[in-house]
Amino acid sequence: MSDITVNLPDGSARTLAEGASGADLAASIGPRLAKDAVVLEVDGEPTDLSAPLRDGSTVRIVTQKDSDALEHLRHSTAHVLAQAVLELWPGATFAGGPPIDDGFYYDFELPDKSGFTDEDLERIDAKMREIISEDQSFERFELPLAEARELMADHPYKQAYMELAAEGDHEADGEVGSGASISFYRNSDEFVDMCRGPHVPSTGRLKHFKLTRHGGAYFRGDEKNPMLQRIYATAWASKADLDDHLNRLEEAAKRDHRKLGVELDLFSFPEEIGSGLAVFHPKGGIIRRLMEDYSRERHEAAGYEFVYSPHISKSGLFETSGHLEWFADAMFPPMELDQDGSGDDASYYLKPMNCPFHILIYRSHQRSYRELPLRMFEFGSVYRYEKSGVIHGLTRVRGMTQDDAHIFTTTEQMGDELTSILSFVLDLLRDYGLDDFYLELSTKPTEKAVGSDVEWDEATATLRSAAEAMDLDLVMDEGGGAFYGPKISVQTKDAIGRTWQMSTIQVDFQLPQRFGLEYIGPDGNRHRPIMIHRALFGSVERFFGVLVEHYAGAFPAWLAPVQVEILPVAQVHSDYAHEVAAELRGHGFRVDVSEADETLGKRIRRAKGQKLPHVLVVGDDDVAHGTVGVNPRGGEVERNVPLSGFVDRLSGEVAAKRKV
RNA sequence: GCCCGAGUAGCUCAGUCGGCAGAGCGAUUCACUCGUAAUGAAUAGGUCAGGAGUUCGAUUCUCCUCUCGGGCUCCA
Repeated sequence: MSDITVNLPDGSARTLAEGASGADLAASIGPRLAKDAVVLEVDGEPTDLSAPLRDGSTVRIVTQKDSDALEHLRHSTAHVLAQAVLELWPGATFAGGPPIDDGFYYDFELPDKSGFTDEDLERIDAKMREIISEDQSFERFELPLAEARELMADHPYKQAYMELAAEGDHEADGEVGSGASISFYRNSDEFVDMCRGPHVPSTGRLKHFKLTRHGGAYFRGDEKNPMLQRIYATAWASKADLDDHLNRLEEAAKRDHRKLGVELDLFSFPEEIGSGLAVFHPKGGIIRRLMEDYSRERHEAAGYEFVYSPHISKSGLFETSGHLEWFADAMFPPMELDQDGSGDDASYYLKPMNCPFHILIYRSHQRSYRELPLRMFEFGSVYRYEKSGVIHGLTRVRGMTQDDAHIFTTTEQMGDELTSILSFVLDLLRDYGLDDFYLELSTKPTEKAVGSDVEWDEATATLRSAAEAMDLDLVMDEGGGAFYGPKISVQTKDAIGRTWQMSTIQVDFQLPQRFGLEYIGPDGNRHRPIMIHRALFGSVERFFGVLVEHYAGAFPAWLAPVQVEILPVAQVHSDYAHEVAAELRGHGFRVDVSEADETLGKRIRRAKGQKLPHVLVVGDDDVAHGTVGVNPRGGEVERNVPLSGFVDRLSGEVAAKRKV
């Protein structure tokens, strides 16, 4: 028997007997490696450990420590999930089950088209652990299409994937493998799944998983397709990693702005008003006003002019803008005022966007190139009839206020203007405490779009070069643009690494055409301006919600609704407490006094629960010396601090706000 | 909009296999006057989300509506 030689990533080579597998290779290097090996990468292709090695190939052994091992662990655990469900529900069928960030899912259709319950997840979990304890091996085999169809005769969704693959649709690659034959993995007499692979050698490798959620999901994500039942799960290489992940989820749940909104008395969604319509309570109102005030200040400094527009408009405006043609699904139905037929056009709509109004301001008189770029800013409240199932706290509502601006420029100015807008946006977001960004470029939608490809290409190219100048990661979102133009969105990561879509910047050639906008150029001729739409917060509501979660409710001093709470030790110290309060208010601070009719410990506990920046305790010593006891959020208690010293400290914190 | 699940006091939740509605926290009042994360007592607080049906009787069973939660789709 002849030998084969394979190359290893460190440049060395290793000689093995012909027919040796990756597992043999790992074993020849060391027992520890053999134990930790998950899959192989042969000439860059993920491959099963059990596959025979080719002479001359370059082989990397992927172990549990490698980041790319996780997707294989998860994908393999998904198979075990499918096996468990098909065993527990005879007659059930299954569709796809890919690895995703932090886990995997699998889609099923149960015999009576019913859904899973929480109790079902426990049963499935138990069955999966049974399968894992049996340490079943994943055995790969391949079949020609006809035989593959026969094997999956009872599973129409698997057959659908085969059809897609046969048509050359790469979406199905992960399910069927790519190539002339279809690959399968068998891990018991009862269970075979169609799959590209590779998989871990056996189910015994898959201990650290947890089923997390279940819900409906359309087959291939298309609402025209049947709804399947999806189970989400997470899986990790070690128990410690799994626990870390579960702890992160718990931490995220504690930061949930809907929960904190109630606890900190910031906002609510009264049922009487309607779904997705928020009211801000006084404390939330302070934060919101400060956010808005600072934004106004910065916009004014950046050359924006402030405008105002009404919440409703006659239908003709939205016919001209194209909203009724392209956006009507997301608009509230019209108010019909002309019931007796005596008036003129009397259908009024709540506005879903501010742009048509700003355009009318532009068009109110003839414009000169000397006025451009003309930047109009408004905190404009808009209303969108979002589908009932998508409403979510403050991040997805039906009534919102956009920090909306429309900039009218010449073609020549557009590139510079886009660059300066992006810098402005990122700079301002940093002032609110967010500093981890990437950009997303959304291109022409395949169905709902106005304008020619040439215009779209030009606008997209301009946006792209502005984005590339920012020195941030740029990812593509094909077909994700608005109906009137492409957009850049700024994606922001919060304190615990979650991504939020915030600001959007859109180039628009369409609306200036539709409204016939013009300016007189230096040549004395009429020209068409280009319009840039941009919102920095996205919506004030969403940004508010994101900040609540980013700060976990512990707002920095400049935004905190109450910056200082003063606690007299006993009632005799109450007058002094109020003197201190008056002094601090005189410096512009937001201060409460909590009287001594409850124990000090209880008042401190309550103030801490409200996540205030500072709690001041004042007693005999302080009355005598004009000092305060300072108990800062997240810091050590300090006694006998002169009041003036505390004023300086807090002033510094507030002034430094913007770089918290 | 679609698939599942849930709505009991301001909040967090028990409970009723159909027979006068419960706790803790919070609120109010009283007592206590306290130096850094829960003092004690008393009182108030609910059309058990809303509507219809079944029943001698419905918070409980059935249906519809609304709202919320987890997903899908969509999105600032």
